[in-house]
Parts: sequence; structure tokens; C-alpha cells
Amino acid sequence: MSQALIRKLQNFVKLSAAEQRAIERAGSERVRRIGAHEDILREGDKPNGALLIVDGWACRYKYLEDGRRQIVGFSVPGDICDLNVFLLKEMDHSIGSLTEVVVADLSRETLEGLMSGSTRIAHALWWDNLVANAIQREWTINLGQRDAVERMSHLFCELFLRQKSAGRAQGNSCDFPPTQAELGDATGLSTVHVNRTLQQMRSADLITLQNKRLVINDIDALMRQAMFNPSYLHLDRDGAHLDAND
Amino acid sequence: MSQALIRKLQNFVKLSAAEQRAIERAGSERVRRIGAHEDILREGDKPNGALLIVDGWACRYKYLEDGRRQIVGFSVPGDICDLNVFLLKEMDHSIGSLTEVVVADLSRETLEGLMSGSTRIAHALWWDNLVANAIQREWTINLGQRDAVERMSHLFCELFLRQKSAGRAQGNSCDFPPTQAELGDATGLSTVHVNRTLQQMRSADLITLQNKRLVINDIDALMRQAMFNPSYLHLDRDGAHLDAND
DNA sequence: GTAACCTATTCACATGCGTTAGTTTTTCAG
DNA sequence: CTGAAAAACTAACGCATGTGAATAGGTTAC
Repeated sequence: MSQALIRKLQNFVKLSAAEQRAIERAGSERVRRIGAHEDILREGDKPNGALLIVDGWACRYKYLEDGRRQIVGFSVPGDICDLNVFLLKEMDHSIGSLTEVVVADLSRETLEGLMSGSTRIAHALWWDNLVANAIQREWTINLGQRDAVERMSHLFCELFLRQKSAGRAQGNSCDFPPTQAELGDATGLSTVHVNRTLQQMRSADLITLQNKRLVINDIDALMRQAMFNPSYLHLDRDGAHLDAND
Repeated sequence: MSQALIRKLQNFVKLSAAEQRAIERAGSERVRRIGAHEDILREGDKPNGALLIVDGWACRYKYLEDGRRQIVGFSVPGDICDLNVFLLKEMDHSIGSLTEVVVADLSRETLEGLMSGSTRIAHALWWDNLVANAIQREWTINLGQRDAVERMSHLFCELFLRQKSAGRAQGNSCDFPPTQAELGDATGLSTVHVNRTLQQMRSADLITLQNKRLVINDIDALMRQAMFNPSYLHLDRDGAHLDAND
């Protein structure tokens, strides 16, 4: 059930078999299925734990008073939403499903058990949280400085690599369910311009995007186009000195 | 020395006199002064603790390969930079001073001592970190959805309230040292358009900005203009149930 | 099977903001 | 006080992207 999370955390530190089992167990306690295009948590809700995305895609978003919507991040299998958010009174943004989604509720007690049971797991979860912050900073840069093609290219690079790091990419392709309207809400572009931009990227033979699948025809070209530097994802076993020996 | 941090944390939870002294001590151990417009930490550096801004303003930023720069956040007195970032191998962004700055280096040991010495302090520091994430999300929204006037208004609201929460605002005014070029790097606008935007806001009598001081003439009007909703700053004593009784 | 509705696509036109290239004002070192 | 550099400001013009509106294919509900 939580293979994607374990795979992802192992980019930071090698976990022992027992640690993997502990995560496995935590991720199977309370599992729910949610339909496509539903809210999982809504702005103003009182959170009482964290969510692990087991399957499907979700997004975090927020509406302005006048109806404009900004998606501030995508959540893919292996992602934990709002680790430790139970310190805050209420959610300041919403989380909605893009596809049908399977989530595991991680209660406060479960999380505290995991973290106190293994320093390595605790560190790995903090690593994941720090990377989530870095991703959010990168979105700020993306929206502030990159033009439409660069912005879209960067988003594709990010989500391909994130899925790959969780064992969820196949060769040069991966799932990619957002509609063009959702891509617009994530990139701050109108749907018309998202469409124009995708056409342009297709005719430059950078990507193929159909049937909710993304195929990256030339990853180097795409990364160059996006000025994508993957170091912010910290996927290079930062915590190797903590690796399990068994 | 760390009054601003203590003031800010007390928005979340009331700290005992002993806890306040402990923070005071941690923030006076290693204090340095840095000139205006210098880098405090640079992308690629290996962090070995956290920084507390005691006085002056700094910013976090990142360059794209072609020289475009995005400021991803401002740091004002009382702000901690990169709490727990020592889990990561290297900085994925830089931190530079805008004015002359006084910083206190908080070593890993000092931080761990603070957090293990008081659960309330530990929680307060995590609260601060969660709020920092929420601010980063809000910047994403700001750059993705708001036009120039709204964007600038939102930035002013944020920084006024953040300084106020640290006891660093005076009535309806506060320090505001960024140049128009720096405001452009933060809002994703050209300096020319920053200038146009400020003129517009001045003629609408929303703000006065001169001599590195921001005066907010009509906070309600400014917040309306920005569609600013302060709840993401979580300034409403979320952790009241943990308050010190002494 | 078909109505209702997303989703993708295209076109024409409008505009917010960028760019280039200045000038003026302020700051600050000496 | 003076000169040089930084910061603020202005004007003209162009383009990337938004808006509104229309079409068509695909999907889902009944």
C-alpha cells in the first residue's frame, strides 16, 4: 500500500526491513477511496492528522474571493499532505482529488509512533517535508519568472521526476491526469493559452500528452527549455550517513 | 536580542519566563553583523544550523541560468531561516541582506537543546515553520492569480502584519527597505511596472512609501484591494491550550 | 441512444506588462 | 560641498497572454 512512500524516502536514507514494515503498517490502518473531483479537505477544516496519497492524483488549491483559483501543488502517490499540520487550528487551503484517489489517514498517534520508533524514519519524514517546501519555492520562481513554455516544461520535469523517485514512472513516461483547465490553474495561464503552449511543445517534439499520459520525447531538451535544475528535489541520498546496515 | 522572535512565537503560545530566557540565551550566543546587499548564505552552501534575523531585512532568492532573479521571501526581525535544513546536503537557494543585518547563528545543538528543553518551544518553532510554508503557498497564489496592484497590495499587507506580530510595526506604519528593483524581483514585475503600480497605489491614497518606511493610509481598503485574508498567517493563538500558566 | 456536459481546440481582438532608452532625484563617499 | 552611482521616475512601443465566443469530439447518465 505505501510502497511509493517507502521508495521515495529511500532516496534520502536506506530503511531497514523493520522500518519498511512499520511504514507499511501505518499506511494500511485507515484507507479510504475518494471519487474524482471531490474535496478531501477544505479550507477552514480542522485537521487531525496527515494524509498519505496511496493512489491517484490530488491537488492543493485556494480560491480568491472573486472566484479565481490557484493550484499550489500536485500530490502524487507517496506524498504526505500536511505532516504536522495538527499544530494549526485550521486548514488555510483545500485539497481536492483530480482522479479517483486512495488515501491513508495517518493519525497523530500513528505519526508520532513512527517517528519516535525510528530516528531514521523521523529524519526521512522531515526530509520529505523540507523537500515539499523547496518545491513550493520553486513554484514561486516558476510563476514569477518563467514564460508559458518554460513554466509548463518545468512542471512536467518536476512531476515526472517526482513520480520516478516514487517508482511511479515507466521509462520516459508517467501518469499525467490534469486537464488543461487544471494546468491553467496551476501555471496561472488561461485555458486558451495552455492549449497554445501545449501545441507549441508538441510541435517542438518535446512531449506527447494524451489519454492522461505524459511521454517525454527528449528529457534533456525539456530540462534545457525549462531551465530545470533538479537539485531542489534533493534526490541524491542526502542522509546516506544514516543508512540502515541490515 | 531575540525579542522579536519571542513576541512572534507568543502569537501561537504563551511562553514562561524561563522559556523566554532560554530563547534569549540561544539568540545571543553567536551574533554577527552583515553589511547591506551581501550574501549571508549561497545556493550550494552546506548549512550547519539556522539563522535568526535579529535586526534588518534579508531575502531568499534564486537565479535562473539566464540571470533572471526571483525573490521567494523576505526575512524580517524574528524570522528563523532554514530551521532543520541541516538534514539537507546543500542550500537550494541563497539568502542575501537588503539592509545592514544582525543575525544570530543557531547551531544544531542549540536548537535541539531548545526543543528538547521545552515541548512548548518545540511546538512554537514548528508552528513558525508551518506558517513559513503557508506564506510560501500564498506567494504562489499571489504570482499566479493577482495583477500588479493586487500583488503589491498583498505583499504590503503581509509584511506589515508580519512585522506587527513581532512587535516591529508602529501604528499603521513599518520599516520597508526594499528598492523598487527588489520589489520587482519579488513580485515578478519589471522595475518600470513596479513604479507605475506604486504611483497608482499612491494616487488611490492606499499607501505612502518613502525613506524606506511604509505607511498604510487605509488598511481595510488595502486588504480589500489585495483580497488579503490574514488567516494563513495563523496569528490567532492556535496553541492556546498549551499556554504557560506562570 | 441520446441529451447533457466536460474537454480540447481555434479565431479575433483587447490589454497588462515588458523592453528600451532615457531623465531626474537621492544617496553617499571623500 | 562635490561628483558619481544608485534609485526613482517617465515615455513610446511591442508582445505575451487574456477574453469572449464558437465548434467539435469524447464521456457519462439515464
